[in-house]
Amino acid sequence: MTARQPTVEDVARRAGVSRQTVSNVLNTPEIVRGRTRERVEAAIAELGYAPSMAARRLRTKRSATIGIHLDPYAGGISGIVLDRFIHALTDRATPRGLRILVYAAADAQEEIQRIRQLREGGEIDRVVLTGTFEGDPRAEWLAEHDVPFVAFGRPWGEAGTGAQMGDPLRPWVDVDGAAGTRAATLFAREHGERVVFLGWPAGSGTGDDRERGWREVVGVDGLRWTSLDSVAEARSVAERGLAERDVDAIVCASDTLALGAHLAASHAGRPELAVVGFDNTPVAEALEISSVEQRPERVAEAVLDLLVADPTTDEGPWHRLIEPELVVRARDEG
Amino acid sequence: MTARQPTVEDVARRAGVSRQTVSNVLNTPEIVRGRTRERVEAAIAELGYAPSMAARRLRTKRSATIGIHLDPYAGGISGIVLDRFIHALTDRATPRGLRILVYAAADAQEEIQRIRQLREGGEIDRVVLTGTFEGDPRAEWLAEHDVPFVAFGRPWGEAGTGAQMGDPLRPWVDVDGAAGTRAATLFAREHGERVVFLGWPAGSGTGDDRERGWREVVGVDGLRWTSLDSVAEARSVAERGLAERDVDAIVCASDTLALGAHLAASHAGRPELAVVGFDNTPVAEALEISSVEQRPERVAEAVLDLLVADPTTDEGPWHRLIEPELVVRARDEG
DNA sequence: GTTCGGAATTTGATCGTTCAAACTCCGCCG
DNA sequence: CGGCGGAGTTTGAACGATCAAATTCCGAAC
Repeated sequence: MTARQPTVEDVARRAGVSRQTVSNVLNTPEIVRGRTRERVEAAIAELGYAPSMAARRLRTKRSATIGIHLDPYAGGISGIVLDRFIHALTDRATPRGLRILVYAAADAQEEIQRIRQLREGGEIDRVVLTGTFEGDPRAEWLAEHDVPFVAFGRPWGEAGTGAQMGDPLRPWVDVDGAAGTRAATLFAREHGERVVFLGWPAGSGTGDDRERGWREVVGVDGLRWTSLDSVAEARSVAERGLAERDVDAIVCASDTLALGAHLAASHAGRPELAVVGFDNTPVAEALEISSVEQRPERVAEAVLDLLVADPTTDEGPWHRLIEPELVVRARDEG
Repeated sequence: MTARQPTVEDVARRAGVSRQTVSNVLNTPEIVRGRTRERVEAAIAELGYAPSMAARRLRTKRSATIGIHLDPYAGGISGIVLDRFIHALTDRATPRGLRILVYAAADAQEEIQRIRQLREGGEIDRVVLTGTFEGDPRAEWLAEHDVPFVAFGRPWGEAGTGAQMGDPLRPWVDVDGAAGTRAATLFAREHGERVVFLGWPAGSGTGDDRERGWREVVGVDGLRWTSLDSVAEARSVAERGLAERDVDAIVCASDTLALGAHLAASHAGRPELAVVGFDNTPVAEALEISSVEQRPERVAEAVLDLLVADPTTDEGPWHRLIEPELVVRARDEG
């Protein structure tokens, strides 16, 4: 028969102080006299006391828990960056005393519903949004209901444009895609002038951003190919392109596209053709394709910084652009 | 100025009943008379009432929350299966009214510490273990402290051996690796008799299990190659092997190995050589390599089944082997 | 020696729910 | 007609912490 778990009352009795003093040692140690604090800490250690978060939540109406959505797996490698981000977020949240609760939801409406339940039930008190888009109803709802949140991804137009950039009610963290492709393109130019961009159809903020970085380096007459984010389509697009013109390197909007381009190049008898991907997924790693690394760990760190900041007292900026890093692989070295 | 969130008291007043009746409608609707229940449900809907999980937890000492560990990302594709599992678990847990809390920990000891805190704080009341190994201290600790848990992976010897198989205190769910490689080998034999197994060094339960399925089909004189789980090493092993002997197909213990084998085959001028991987990761998908799919969704479902079962009243079995599924890709068809 | 005031500590109330026991109906049986 | 019993409902207490206000302590100032 196991003994009941010790409470703050038990600790207090043992240390010869009152409940509240124990509570103070836990939450505001600086207001407790040194000798008293030591006695209480000793009692805590002896009893193996751990505070009841349930009781704390009920009283304080705070849970120190972050909610984040997890999609069902859809195949492909695009989800990996998000998973890495979540791993990093979990890793970084723990030392800050924050917990992470993941939830499922089929669409934005359902996600709002779920957030509402979790929030009103006191299970979470902050949210991290992913996969945001312009006019995202989730962000609107969260802002309207005063739920602190940070988005991974720019949901409200491009960097530098629009008044919402500095809006403390719409904080976000994103990776500077243009900087990534700029670095990739500069690197690719070492192999020759004709650096093609293999991107997605225009219209996706992320894709346009990545294209911009390349465009800034190659100028207006740079050659651009377009493909959906599929290996097969990217491959056939690249095969056609390579047959038509001489090309020195290909900078891609994703590793999926890069893989297609790489396969096309190999098939065209040019396995050494420089191809640079984006996201630095295991596919790029395995095939030794250079790729732009998003550094999800830094994103996670920045997200947490913004998430614990208080818009009413703290100063901005309320958005962060993380500088990605080009990872050059053996295939392209020397 | 926003109104205070409604409580069970508010709902009760509105419906003209008592606190407890509202509580009963929520938790044991069958004991409430039909007309009364309807009135209460109407009041709940009108007020938009959502129960406070914090208060419920405090009172019942249950949280309906599952804790699961998330490692930091280590590169490679091996983590993907685990991520898919977690996605599936989240997806399946929600409709069962269970929540999922993820936590970080550097090693087994730290994980035990974290579980203890989360558990005593009432944040989680069940755990899913991953990456278990024989004599895993985490499982020992959990069993000893009466924390319900289920392991993804067999931590206590092989299936069919040992008395612990039916132990309700050590429940697990795993994928039947042998069945997977058996199917893979049978498929590979359509391309010829000489089906090689490319596996990891002996000693890992998972690897040995997967080898067994192949061995059962090819017999004692089947040829086996060994490599650590790295593309580069697998490739060089396969290249050497292919140079030495004629081979009709290669069955691999992982997609990483399969990728290495595939590259070796292509390099040796045999891009059409049948290679079968394991885990059905995006890499296999992208390169159109056939692979054995673990079906993490089924694993998740089984884990949840065991996790909500009560060892003292329910009957076994307390372990489940999930039958994996061979995914044949275009490259190998026809 | 009394008064003042800040620091340290204690006390009573409270958060929102569920448990356990008590109570109210109401029909049925003897 | 009184007592019994079960279904349905209500009431008081408890879960374990923190908040807010009250109290004690103690040295300095007058």
